[in-house]
Amino acid sequence: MQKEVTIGDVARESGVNVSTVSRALSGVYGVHVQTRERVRAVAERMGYRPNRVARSLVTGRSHTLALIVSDIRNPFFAEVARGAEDAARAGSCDLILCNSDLDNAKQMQYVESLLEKRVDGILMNSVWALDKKQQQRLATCGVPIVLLNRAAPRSAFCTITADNEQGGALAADYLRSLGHRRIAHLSGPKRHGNMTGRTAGFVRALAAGPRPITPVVLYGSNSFAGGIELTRKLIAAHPDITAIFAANDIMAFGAIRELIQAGRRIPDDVSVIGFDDIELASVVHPPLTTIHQPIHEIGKAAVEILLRLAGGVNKAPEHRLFGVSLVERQSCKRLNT
Amino acid sequence: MQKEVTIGDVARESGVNVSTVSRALSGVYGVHVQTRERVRAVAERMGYRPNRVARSLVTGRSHTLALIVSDIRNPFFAEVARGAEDAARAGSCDLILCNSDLDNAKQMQYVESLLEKRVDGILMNSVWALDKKQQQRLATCGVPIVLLNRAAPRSAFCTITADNEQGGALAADYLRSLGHRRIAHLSGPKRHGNMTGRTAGFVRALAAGPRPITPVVLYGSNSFAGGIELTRKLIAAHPDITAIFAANDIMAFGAIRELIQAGRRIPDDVSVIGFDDIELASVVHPPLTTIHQPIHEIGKAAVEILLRLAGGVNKAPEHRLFGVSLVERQSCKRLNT
DNA sequence: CTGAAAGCGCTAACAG
DNA sequence: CTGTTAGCGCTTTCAG
Repeated sequence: MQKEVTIGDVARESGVNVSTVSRALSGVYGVHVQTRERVRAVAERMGYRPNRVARSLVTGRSHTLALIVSDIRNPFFAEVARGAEDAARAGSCDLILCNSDLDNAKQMQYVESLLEKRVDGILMNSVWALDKKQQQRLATCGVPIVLLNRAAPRSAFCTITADNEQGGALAADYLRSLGHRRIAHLSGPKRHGNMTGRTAGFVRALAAGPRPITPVVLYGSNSFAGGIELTRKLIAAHPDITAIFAANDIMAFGAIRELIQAGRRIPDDVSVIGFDDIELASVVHPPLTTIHQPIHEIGKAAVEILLRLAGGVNKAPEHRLFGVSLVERQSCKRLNT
Repeated sequence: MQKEVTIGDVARESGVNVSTVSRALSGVYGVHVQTRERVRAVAERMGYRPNRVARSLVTGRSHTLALIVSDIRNPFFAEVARGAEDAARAGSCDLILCNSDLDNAKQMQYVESLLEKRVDGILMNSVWALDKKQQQRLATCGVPIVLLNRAAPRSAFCTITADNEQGGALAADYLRSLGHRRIAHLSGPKRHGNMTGRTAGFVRALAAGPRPITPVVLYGSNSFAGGIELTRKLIAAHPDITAIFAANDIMAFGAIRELIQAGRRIPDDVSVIGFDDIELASVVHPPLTTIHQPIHEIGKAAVEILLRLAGGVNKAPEHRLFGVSLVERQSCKRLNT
């Protein structure tokens, strides 16, 4: 690493004091236009690059945000990350990416490390219900945190999520309207806020109305592999199922894959509906009927809140709930009577 | 932001000098076991968190790496990012994520910003051929850079890629072996190193041998949408094509989608082969035959090189070429004669 | 083994 | 408008 040009070098070279250089380059008022231009020219010529580490040390702001997701390979989180990065960039911040693998301890390790780096804010889906101590730690860490799932009612965190319950209910009503009555639901890990919200909305909606239905509910990993595994179990235990609601699209992909493997046709033998509406939902065969949520928007909005919080604006925890909608494609079919 | 506990506070509280605290906490030798334990206890009790910004300022290492990809939503890059993050974490570094959108200027802006933040290394796919000035800037910026594509022969950068040419050749030989002779290739943007490597290998292999074939080659966006668009054009201009090699899997997805839309069956009417072997390749219908490359490995290896470079080990630009292989699934079929 | 002191590069009062 | 002077919190010689 060759020696960097510092603000002192620029000052010496332009015959002014470092503070003048600082002001000239920061674009703050209070500098003669002439000197400012001269300083800028010199800085340019010398290839001066301000050292943001030094700046951060004195200002206390690092202009860095962090996003902790369970796994960036999940297309849902990739889209969230993209929305978040776009917003971060717009706010001239960088985004550190962390993969928690749904591991509480690992997640907290990341948080501690990020706090030491003095990030200006953290965006995370606190995947498992954190214990009291951990929640306490997050709440009092002094750095703004926005959660991508519903938090405990009176928690101190801002949250931003899709309306999972409503989405679950939409799926339920849709399957019921198609005449299905032997229905299964593939959920994620128990205690996973978003997954369980979908499950709750789904079960509640099926239980409501004149002819209540009780679905078979299976819990497992909210991944492609999880979808496969749960579907295998499902077929073994309940071969007469006619419709499946998967808690997210990649689980639905897994379910479809396993169903086809087992010789079932979709949607002729079994209807499948997902949740998320990731880009690839329209790619699989058949195109997946699913619950749409504005993923990119969610990442973007979350960072915008973070930025506002980091600006020290207000403190009242804000909760945004994005609307969802049913996207009808070709993976569900009216039940043959 | 409540006031942070500093090393000075810990020093005062434990009745020693800051330098002793520093040594005690850094685990460096040269501290009496007793004092070290005492200091540690005090630090623990006070909830002391070292300020890494300050540390970085003096040590000159930020323990932060950056990854610039065109778009994290591309499952290929998500997997690269995961591999990179895993390796970064293993080396106790954080990873900043940037999306260049295949935009040269945007990419250079990121680089400048990252340099100001004094990242320890940058991992990027310099998507378009950079101009001389930009290459020069990167080569002399003083920060290790590893490229995810082949660079100019005598360039100063480390590169780590899959064997694109070989992959293209594998696809060519495979399609030819199935009896196809009217073959199309959907490539990415011209000048995109990896894409064009695949194209070159493909075209060359088809041109070789006793009965040379000249494929129809179309250039476009290396995305799902790009695959759709190119396929639409292809069908219009060359309706008699029997096989398509897409330069990556998501383009292949787009192609399949468009072919089905146009009433073609796969693989009965048209065979499709992709490149990358992303996880979802096995999910689409029919499961995609594709060229496998070790994506996670590539991200991981790239960061490991970066880490070694950041450690100031050696300077000789290293070039790693990962082997590829053909994964036969169900999207290609022997041509009916 | 430990303390004192000198910065890392920059910003931010405070004078002038 | 510009220079002086303190630090930000930490590591790292250099003495003792």
